[in-house]
Amino acid sequence: MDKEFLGIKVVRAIISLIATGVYFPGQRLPAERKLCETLGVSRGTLRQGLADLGSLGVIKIMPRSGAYVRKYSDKKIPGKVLPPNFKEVDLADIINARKIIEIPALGLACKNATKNDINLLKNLVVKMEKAVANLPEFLQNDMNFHQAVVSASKNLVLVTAFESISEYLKYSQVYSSIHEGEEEVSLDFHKNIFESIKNNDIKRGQKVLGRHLDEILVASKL
Amino acid sequence: MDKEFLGIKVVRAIISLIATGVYFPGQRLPAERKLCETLGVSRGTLRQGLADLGSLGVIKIMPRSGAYVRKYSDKKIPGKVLPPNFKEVDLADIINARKIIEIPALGLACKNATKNDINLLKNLVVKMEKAVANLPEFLQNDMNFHQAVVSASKNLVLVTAFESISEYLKYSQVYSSIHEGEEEVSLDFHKNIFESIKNNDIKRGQKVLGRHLDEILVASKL
DNA sequence: TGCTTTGGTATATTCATTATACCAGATGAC
DNA sequence: GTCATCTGGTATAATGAATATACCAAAGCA
Repeated sequence: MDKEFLGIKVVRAIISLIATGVYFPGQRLPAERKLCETLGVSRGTLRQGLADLGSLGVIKIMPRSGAYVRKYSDKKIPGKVLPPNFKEVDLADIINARKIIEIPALGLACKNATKNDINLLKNLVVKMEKAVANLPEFLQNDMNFHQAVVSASKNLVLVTAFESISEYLKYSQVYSSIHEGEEEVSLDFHKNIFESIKNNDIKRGQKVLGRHLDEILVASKL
Repeated sequence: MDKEFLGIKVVRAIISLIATGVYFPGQRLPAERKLCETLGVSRGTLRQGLADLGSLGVIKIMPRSGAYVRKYSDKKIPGKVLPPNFKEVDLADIINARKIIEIPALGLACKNATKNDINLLKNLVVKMEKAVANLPEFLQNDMNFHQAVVSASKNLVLVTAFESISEYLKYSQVYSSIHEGEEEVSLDFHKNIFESIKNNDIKRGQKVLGRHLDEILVASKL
């Protein structure tokens, strides 16, 4: 029975925050005393996590100044800091799995989405539109949109499955680089998907979603 | 940041072992000194987990005799002992999600299965055949078979997704009751699915698998 | 009868985590 | 410039989960 240290959870939480664009490369993380309050751990534990992140090359700690998110390091993240059940995978596998899950989920979403779901999706599209010049924010909303589509399917098991693999997206740092400069195109896709759900046009939605995911795969090969 | 006690992990591990049929109702669990060695925790921690299981009504602890698996309790398992991200779901949602994931996975498995995978599947079918009169063992092999099919797809992301939802199966105690007396039929399904993968007959395999999962759903409604 | 195994219990130890406090350098308002 | 305040760096005592160990009493068995 493996006992997990809290420090590792801190490492994961911060990596996740960086990967989703909440904290971006070059930015300074909040002060330790703030961070440990936010994450709900003591300063000692937090500092242990930060030290690990430092030796992983994810952040650079500057004495009496702060911890700064590094521009990409291609150091591999060792297994123990990855979430349990996390393995090394191909981006193609990720996209493929997303297609397998998201396309049927979209079908269910067309049938089961409530007004609330539609509103949420609409808001997310608007947010993406506003954040079109702000990559980290754009990506986060992109992520949230796909999550919201799966949620709208009302199948909680599917939601669980999708959540478990969306971790892969967060951790695969490729993710943020493949969209650089493609925000407008991506925005259009999401608008289309939203309209399909709203108008209950399953076939169109699934077609667009499939193409959207294929685009990501193609873009990653450039 | 929620700190999880080891005791809870013990509770989950044992519930999981019971739900998968390794330990069945009425049976005595191994002696504490054996169990804590098996699970890799100290006896104190194990006893704490066992005490929790006792108050949950899952086992009954008899002084100087042992801990016995209870025949069904319909007490709800409280949220904190369920794995993180676990919610209450319909069996229909579980089956639906399985179809969404397993059927495409079977398609990939037909293409990508190695000789090893085929052998593993064959062995599992043989084991099921031998265990046709032993429900717990039969169910465990059933579970392993489906897991092996998804693994044979060679898409680790899909494997992760499937693992995350197979927890639902273990915990939904319905699972073991719906197969009672249906072992022969179920065995036939699995033989068919195995043959399809072996002969690279995607269409037949997917058809059979779909029907197999539908049967489970129908049976659960009786 | 006597040995072994069982769960029940107590205790000292280890160690992750918390809660404090204080330091020294950097920063910013005045 | 000065001073209050912020920063990360560090030390230390207290807390509590988990371990390791030992012993007890009842049950089972040869």
